[in-house]
Amino acid sequence: MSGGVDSSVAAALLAEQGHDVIGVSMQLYPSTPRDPSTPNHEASGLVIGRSGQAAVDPAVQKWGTCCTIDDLYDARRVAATIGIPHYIVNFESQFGEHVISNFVREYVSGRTPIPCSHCNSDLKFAELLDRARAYDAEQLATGHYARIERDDRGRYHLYRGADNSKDQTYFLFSLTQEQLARAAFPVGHLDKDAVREHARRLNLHVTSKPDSQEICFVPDGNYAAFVERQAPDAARPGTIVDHDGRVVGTHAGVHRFTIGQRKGLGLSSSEPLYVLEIKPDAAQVVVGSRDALGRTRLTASAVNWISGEAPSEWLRVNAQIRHRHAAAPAKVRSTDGGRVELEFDTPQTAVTPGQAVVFYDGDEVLGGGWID
RNA sequence: UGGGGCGUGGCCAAGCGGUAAGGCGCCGGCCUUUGGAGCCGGUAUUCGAAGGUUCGAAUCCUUCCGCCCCAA
Repeated sequence: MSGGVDSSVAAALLAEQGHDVIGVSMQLYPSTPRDPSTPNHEASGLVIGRSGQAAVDPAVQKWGTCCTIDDLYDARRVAATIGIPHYIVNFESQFGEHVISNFVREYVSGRTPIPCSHCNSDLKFAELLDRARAYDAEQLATGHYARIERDDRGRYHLYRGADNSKDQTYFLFSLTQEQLARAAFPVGHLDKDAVREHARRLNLHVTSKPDSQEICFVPDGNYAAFVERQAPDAARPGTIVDHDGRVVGTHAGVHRFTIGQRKGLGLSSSEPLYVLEIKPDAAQVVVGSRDALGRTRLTASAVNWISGEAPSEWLRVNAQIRHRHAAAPAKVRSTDGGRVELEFDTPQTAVTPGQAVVFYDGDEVLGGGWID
């Protein structure tokens, strides 16, 4: 239970259906409870880092949009409303170890990470699932907009949420048969309006709580500053060059850029310039016009096939390369070592190393991997 | 003190007689469980300054101011 509407309704619906439900929330950062007497009353967020893993400037007071101490209070209050027990599990060290360290490492190496995916695969459906077992829970339910179905042969299939506009399967591509067998997504067959309607009907006080967004652990959305705090050596200045290698500017570190980025380049030209390529070894950022951003081919690593079996031949799929990207027709085939090569029918804008490529057949998620 | 060029919003910059493009940046908003992108709206009564020509000038003329380049 994150304290948001979706997981709250998920828990409430299961309880209403008569299941024996235990509410569990993950505490991801050391927390500082809201204290009205504190002059800086905005310091109601969580402070990462006092205890080691993620040292963050405590002066930054506005924290993320999920998993803050206030969200934990919301979760607790919802659990009370539903009438279920509620536990908070401390995952600070795991979160720092899996999610934050990966986040920092990726940016420093010129790639663009997806912390949400790692949070799902390395925490929720790993550590939290284990913890659920300790509570004697048969299944782990979350508020994800995704659907799981089991076929005649006992195989699990993952589908986009019924509300395609809220679908979250892009962040769930790494789930395995074992994980799917123990997972449940009670709101996956609902659309957002229906979920809020349930929340209202069930008198959950989070009914009108805004949807979460942006990276939950980065204050102010200033992830570059966050990375620099975590890895001071990352701020290695370099040059910005154009397609022909001419130096057109300088920058304060490759971690500040991602493929397709337009803002923050600090350059002037007659047309918008976009980041085309990042060369971490040379500390170089290549920029150019938008039409140079299209790419047809990509390879990916650490590929997961949800069925458990990688296809042996070229397979037609719709491939999605970022959240909110309209999956585009492509063919994909396995190569060595859990890797894959993929070719789009038409060029896609800003294929970005570190992001995930997820394969779909209609609404079904076939699998996905990390773009090289 | 011979020759040439340039001064347009915070920055880059188009326009070269008909009533201030565009980009960057910035400010709002939309979108969004990653980043980026995208979309909508806002951001110069004014074109180094002062005169003049004209129905009308950033655009033509004059002078001045400030930069830059090439020759000696």
